Amino acid sequence: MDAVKFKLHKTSKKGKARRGTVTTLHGSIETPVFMPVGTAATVKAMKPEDVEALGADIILSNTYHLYLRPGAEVIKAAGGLHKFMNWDKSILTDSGGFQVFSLGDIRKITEEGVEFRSHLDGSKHMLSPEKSIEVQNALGSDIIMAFDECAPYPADRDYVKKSMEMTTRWLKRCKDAHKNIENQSLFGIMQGGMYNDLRIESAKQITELDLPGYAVGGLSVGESKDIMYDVLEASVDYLPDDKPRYLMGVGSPDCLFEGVERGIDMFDCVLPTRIARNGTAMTSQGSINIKNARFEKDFDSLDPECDCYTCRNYSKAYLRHLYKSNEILSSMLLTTHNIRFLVKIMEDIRNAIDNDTFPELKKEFFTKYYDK
RNA sequence: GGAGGGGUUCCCGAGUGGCCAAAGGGGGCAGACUGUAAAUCUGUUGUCUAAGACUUCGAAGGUUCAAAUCCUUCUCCCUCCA
Repeated sequence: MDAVKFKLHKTSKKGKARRGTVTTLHGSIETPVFMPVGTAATVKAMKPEDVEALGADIILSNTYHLYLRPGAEVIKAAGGLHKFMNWDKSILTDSGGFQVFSLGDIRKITEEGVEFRSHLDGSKHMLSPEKSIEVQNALGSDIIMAFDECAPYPADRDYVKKSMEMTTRWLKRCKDAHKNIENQSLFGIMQGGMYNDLRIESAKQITELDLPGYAVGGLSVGESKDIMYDVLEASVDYLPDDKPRYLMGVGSPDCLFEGVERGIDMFDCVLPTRIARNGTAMTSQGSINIKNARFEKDFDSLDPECDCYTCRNYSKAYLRHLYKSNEILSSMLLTTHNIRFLVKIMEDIRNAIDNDTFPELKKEFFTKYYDK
């Protein structure tokens, strides 16, 4: 019996937008959902209770980072990741697969796995499907991700095909290595770069393993949005209806709408938290850079439509001051806003799907939203 | 009163004859960021009719083909001695 269950409530009459519920041992998650990222067992600049108050039911954490520091044995000794970081709701851990991509020059890929040089001290480490699952089992996250290779973009077809096939072989090893199925569920990851036929092939291969959920990986790695949408359009249908579909690493507001429209249920992204720390706020009109001189005496809130703590209490002029003064509160308030902004978008999207008004909501959103 | 050191572009500060509109910081302005090597990174920062030209290194003179750099005077600041 899988620890993580998915119930599909409805699919839009027009388009493929879906409403569902993912259930883990730490609660239920209404989908489509956006999952804030807390790589190092913390959503940067936020207290867990604040993240929860924003309406987040699940967050992401990272195997590679926690394996290096503090180490899986520390977290296991602490009683698991939930307890360690004081987050009682659901957690999804990425496998370290993305670091295969992002740590490009300090890692080596072989069939066995990936040899990393620690970004912390340069020491050598081997992450394999078995090792990644072993660490994730020790962490005790609700959803654990397969160890995959996230191929770079652009990459030639031959490379992507071999990489995708290896990811499938790795997935089988992950499944075999996964020892805690009664508490944690393993999601497989589709690869295949920007080649639609390879995507479809990948989807067919991974779904044969009958896993409790599937992700679309290897997107948003530098390709244009149009290409990403096209790949989703072509491949998502090959993932089973009755399992959650998770688009990894995507989280700009416009992409959330486009992803939902193409049948995606789950998203995660560092974007809202990272750009918050770098002085950018997401708003219904598009993102704004709080550093800009034009906000010096702008005493309005970031977004008049936002209900978050930051927007209820602080002006753009004050937030600009905090950022320019290098104050910690700047990161806290902007992160609060950006997470709430995305969580709220997903709430609106869910309501719209329930009411069969998703196309209208999307249209309304894009009449206001300005994407650079 | 005597001896010495110094005033550089918004700020600090390098530069001691041409390669100097002038290093490097800071600050300012702008941009990037999508399964977090990120509270990070990048660009830009004298003026203009922007190719090029013009003005600028405390002030004024001078030497030189050429001066932020050398000389003279003035001025302001700092340190030490009395």
